[in-house]
Amino acid sequence: MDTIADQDIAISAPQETDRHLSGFIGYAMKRALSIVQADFARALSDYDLRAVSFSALSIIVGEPGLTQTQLADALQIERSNLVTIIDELAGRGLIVRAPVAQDRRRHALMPTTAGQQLAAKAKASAAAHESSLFACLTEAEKTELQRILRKFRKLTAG
Amino acid sequence: MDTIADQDIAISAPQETDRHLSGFIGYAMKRALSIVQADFARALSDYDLRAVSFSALSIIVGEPGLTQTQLADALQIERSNLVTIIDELAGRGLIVRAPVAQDRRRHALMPTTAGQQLAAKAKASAAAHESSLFACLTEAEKTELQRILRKFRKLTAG
DNA sequence: TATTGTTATACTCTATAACTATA
DNA sequence: TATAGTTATAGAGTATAACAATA
Repeated sequence: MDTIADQDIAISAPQETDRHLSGFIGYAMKRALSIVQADFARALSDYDLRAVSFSALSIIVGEPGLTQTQLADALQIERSNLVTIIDELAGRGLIVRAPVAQDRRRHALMPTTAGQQLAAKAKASAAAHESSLFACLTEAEKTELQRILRKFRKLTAG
Repeated sequence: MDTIADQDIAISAPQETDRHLSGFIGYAMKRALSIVQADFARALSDYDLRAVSFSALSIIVGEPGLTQTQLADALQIERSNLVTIIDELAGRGLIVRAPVAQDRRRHALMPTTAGQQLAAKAKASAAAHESSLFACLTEAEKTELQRILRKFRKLTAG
């Protein structure tokens, strides 16, 4: 028999059709993260920043003088893929590649005043967006979520 | 002054250089998820399945008769991008595109016996891997993490 | 020899438009 | 006209190898 009978493909409102995957914490994390990422991208679009550019800029502002290799490690991306991100931020005058006296291979990444100001504004905006998005959780839940996620990362990260 | 002095680029062990982003729950989620995804992919590689292929197969097994559009919605991917995934699973004899009598545009996705068996084995393996990966958390923490993530998704998802 | 930044490249993922066959 | 599956394609994102300059 090649065809499917009526009752087999019942119109059954497919709500929660992914419940067969809901046993996996990873799946729950992925679906939740995709909501957060969309909101985050919306918040940063006002400043013409992608999530990764914002992350790079924030770290450079918070820890000036890092080299590109160190920043790539911190962001867990490849050195080679960081180049265009740094190009973009430098091209907008938000950071500079400063030469390092002792080792002319390296670039010390330094924020400009404009970069510091944009980072502060973007960070405030992103934080406000996130706060609003997570308003459906209690303070205790948000704190617990953060704590558990950090604990997990700390105890599993290579 | 163009160069950076010695003390400015102190060799400061860059542990936790991303702490400037740690205020964001989304960042914590992303870093945790990347650990889970790597482990998940390792578990499924024994069965030559990618995460998305496993997810598709699992849903087809759990909810036979879904159409491709319904499955794409459940997985939150584009219909067009589901085609090659279905091609792959069907090519391996794990599922079939069964014709639907009432509407010859649609395909009812049905698992084969081989598909059901592979899905069961892969699911058990993935669950074991995840259980081992999350062993660093208490039962209460795992339960709470799942609960909070689901609550968040339920209350924010469009 | 090894490392830093860079380029080139390839492979995956994702998103969009347009086509066909059906309805 | 609208919908289901499909094709083609373009844009991100990601990973690897190799090169020039420097250590």
